Amino acid sequence: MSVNYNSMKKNKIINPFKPAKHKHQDCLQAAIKAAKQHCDVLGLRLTPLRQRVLELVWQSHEPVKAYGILDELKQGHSSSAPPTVYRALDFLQEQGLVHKIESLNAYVGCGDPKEHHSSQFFICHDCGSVAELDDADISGLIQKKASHFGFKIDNEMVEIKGHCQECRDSRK
Amino acid sequence: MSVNYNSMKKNKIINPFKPAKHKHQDCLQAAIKAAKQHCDVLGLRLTPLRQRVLELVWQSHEPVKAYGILDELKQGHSSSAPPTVYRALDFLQEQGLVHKIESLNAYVGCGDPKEHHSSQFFICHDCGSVAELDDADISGLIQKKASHFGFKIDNEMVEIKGHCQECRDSRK
DNA sequence: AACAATAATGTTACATTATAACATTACATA
DNA sequence: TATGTAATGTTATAATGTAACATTATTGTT
Ligand SMILES: [Zn+2]
Ligand SMILES: [Zn+2]
Ligand SMILES: [Zn+2]
Ligand SMILES: [Zn+2]
Repeated sequence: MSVNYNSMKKNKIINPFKPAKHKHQDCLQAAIKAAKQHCDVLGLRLTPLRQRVLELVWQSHEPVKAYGILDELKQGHSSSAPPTVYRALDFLQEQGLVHKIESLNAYVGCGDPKEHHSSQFFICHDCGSVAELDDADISGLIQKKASHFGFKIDNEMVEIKGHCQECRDSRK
Repeated sequence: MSVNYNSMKKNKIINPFKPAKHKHQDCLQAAIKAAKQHCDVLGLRLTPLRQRVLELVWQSHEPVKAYGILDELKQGHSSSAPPTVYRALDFLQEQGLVHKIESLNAYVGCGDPKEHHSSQFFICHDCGSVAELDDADISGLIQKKASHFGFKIDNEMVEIKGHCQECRDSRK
C-alpha cells in the first residue's frame, strides 16, 4: 500500500503568462475585489490611496517601478511623494497583495493574497511579463537541501529570467 | 538494470557556512590565487584596483556593499569614486569572481570562478554570512517546471534567508 | 623608439531607489 | 465630544547606481 504524497502537494500557478490579448480589465477587477475581501475579513483598511496604488500595480502583468507609480499617482493626487507610494506598497506587500521583484526593484500584483505562499517568479526578457508559481516541489526541495546543513528557512526568493513561450513563438 | 542518474548530477557546495573561528586568511588567499589564475588563463588583467576590490569583498563571508567597499578603497586610494567600485565589481561579476545578492544590494566572493554555474544562496539573518550552492537538483527542477510552460531560462536567481545551524545552536 | 589603438582609470555630474523625521488629518471608540 | 491611533502630508536626505567625457596605462605595430 502506497500513498502518493506528491498528489497532496500544493502546486499552484498563482499568475500564468497571460496571452497577448486578454481582457485585462477582468484581471484588474478580480484583483481589486480579492483585495477588498481580504481586507474586509481582516478588518484592514484598503484606503482609496492604497487601492489606487494596487490598481496601478495591476495595470499590466509587468512589474512596475515605485517612481512610475508615483508619477501616475500625481496626476490625480498632487500631494503624492515617495513616502506615499512606499507606504502603500509596504502595506500591500505585508498583505501579500503585491510582491517585490528584487532583481528589478519593481512590483507585481499577486493573484492569490488569501494565504501566504512560496513564490517563484518567471520573468520574460522580451515582453517583460511575469508569471508567479507557488510550487511545493521547488519549495520542498530547497527546504530539504537547506535542512541538510541545518539551515532554517524564513523566506525564499526565486526569480528566473528568460523567454516565455509566446515570445519564443513570435520570433520564429 | 538501472542507472543512478542522481549520482551523475553536479551538486556542489561552492561556499559553505564557515565555522565562527576559521583561518579566514586562507579563504582570502585562496580566492586571490584562484582569481589570478583565472585571469592568467584567459589573458585578462586582474589590475591592482580589481584585486583590491576582490580582497575587500572577501574580507568576510558576509555580503559587502558597494559604498562600503568605496569607503575602504578611499583609505589607500583617494581618487576612488562610485564608478571605480562599480566597474571593478562589473568585471569581477562577469568573471564569476563575485556574485551580487540582489535582495541585499550586496556582493560576495565566489569560491569557484572556474566555470559558470547555477547559484543558490543561503543567507543567515543572525550572523549575516552566506553559503553558496551549485545544486543541479534545484536547478534541474526549476528547469523542468519552466519547460512545462515553454519558458526558456537565461538566468536563475535563488536567495534564501533564514538561520544557519551555528546561530541556531548558539541560541539554545 | 615612435606611433596608434585599446583598455583602464579619473572626474564630474546626475539618475534612481528608498527612508527619516516630524506635522497634519482622518478614523475609531469610549 | 474627547482621546488615542492610524493614515497621510511634507520636507529633507540617504543609499544605490550610471552617463559622459577626460586622462593615463598597456598592447601591438611600424
Ligand atoms: Zn491581465
Ligand atoms: Zn514574453
Ligand atoms: Zn573564511
Ligand atoms: Zn548564522
